[in-house]
Amino acid sequence: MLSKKTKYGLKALTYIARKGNNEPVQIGEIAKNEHISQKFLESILLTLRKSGFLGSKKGKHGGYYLIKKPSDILMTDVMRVLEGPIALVPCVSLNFYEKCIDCPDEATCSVNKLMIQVRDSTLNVFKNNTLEDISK
Amino acid sequence: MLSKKTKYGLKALTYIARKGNNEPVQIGEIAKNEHISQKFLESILLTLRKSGFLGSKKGKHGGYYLIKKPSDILMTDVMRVLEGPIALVPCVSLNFYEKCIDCPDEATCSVNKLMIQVRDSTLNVFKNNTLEDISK
DNA sequence: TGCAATTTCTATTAAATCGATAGGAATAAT
DNA sequence: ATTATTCCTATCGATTTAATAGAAATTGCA
Repeated sequence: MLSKKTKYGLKALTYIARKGNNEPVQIGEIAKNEHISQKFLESILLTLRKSGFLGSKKGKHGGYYLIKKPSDILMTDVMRVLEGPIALVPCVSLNFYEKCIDCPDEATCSVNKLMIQVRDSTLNVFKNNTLEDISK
Repeated sequence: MLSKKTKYGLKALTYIARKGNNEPVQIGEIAKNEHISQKFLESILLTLRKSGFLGSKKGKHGGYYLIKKPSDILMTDVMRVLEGPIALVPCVSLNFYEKCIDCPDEATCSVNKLMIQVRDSTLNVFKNNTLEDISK
């Protein structure tokens, strides 16, 4: 299941992208329009800023704005920051690989075999979608 | 992330399928060979029995056996029983659909748009894999 | 200069879920 | 009977998730 963090993060990015201009958008406005707890959204936007998707301006008339064009923001990158590894098991993760403790041999592991396919197909979707695509 | 329940369940099914014959396989044997907590595995096999994948024989020389041929056991069905909905959000689930509380319009929701694609690609993988395929 | 609006940061908490454990009842083979 | 196994219910500890609280820092503006 997708975490609310990811869901809200995607919605917030979409909201900002749809505004079109580069004016800072305030947390409160996004929270209200997307029905998200403002405090929770705060921490999510902070994460997105620290990972290079958003810029921020403090103080009055402050807020968040996109640093890159929506068409340059890949879902692979957004998902990895918000949700973590795309793979469902560490032993098939490209960016966060870890050997399973309980599994002596990946070559004969049926879970490994299935999850590699799931990873690749999911990755394919995320690679082929930018923020622009999902904001249309 | 895949739950251990699903991981262990798949490993157990694979273990039984690889034995080839229809002799009951004991929980203890599977747990030992696949490095799974026996008590936890008990509850998983019970679930798989109740949902029609396994049969069981009680008492001495008892155990679990496959009810259908491995080539007739689809991953879509196994995954739904062990892991639950395949969709990452309820609003794109085919079998467990629920409207999102916070989302007034699915047609304009970017999360919905992205997650439909993920669902379809994942579903495609599970549809094209039987227990026989992953046990090879 | 001071006030108001906003992001930033740290800490805490409530609830849910997950993985594992415990113990005994029922059943079957010998 | 005895032994080995599945079956069932209940519980627990740890972790994670989602949300909350409150105050510091920054900025715009009168």
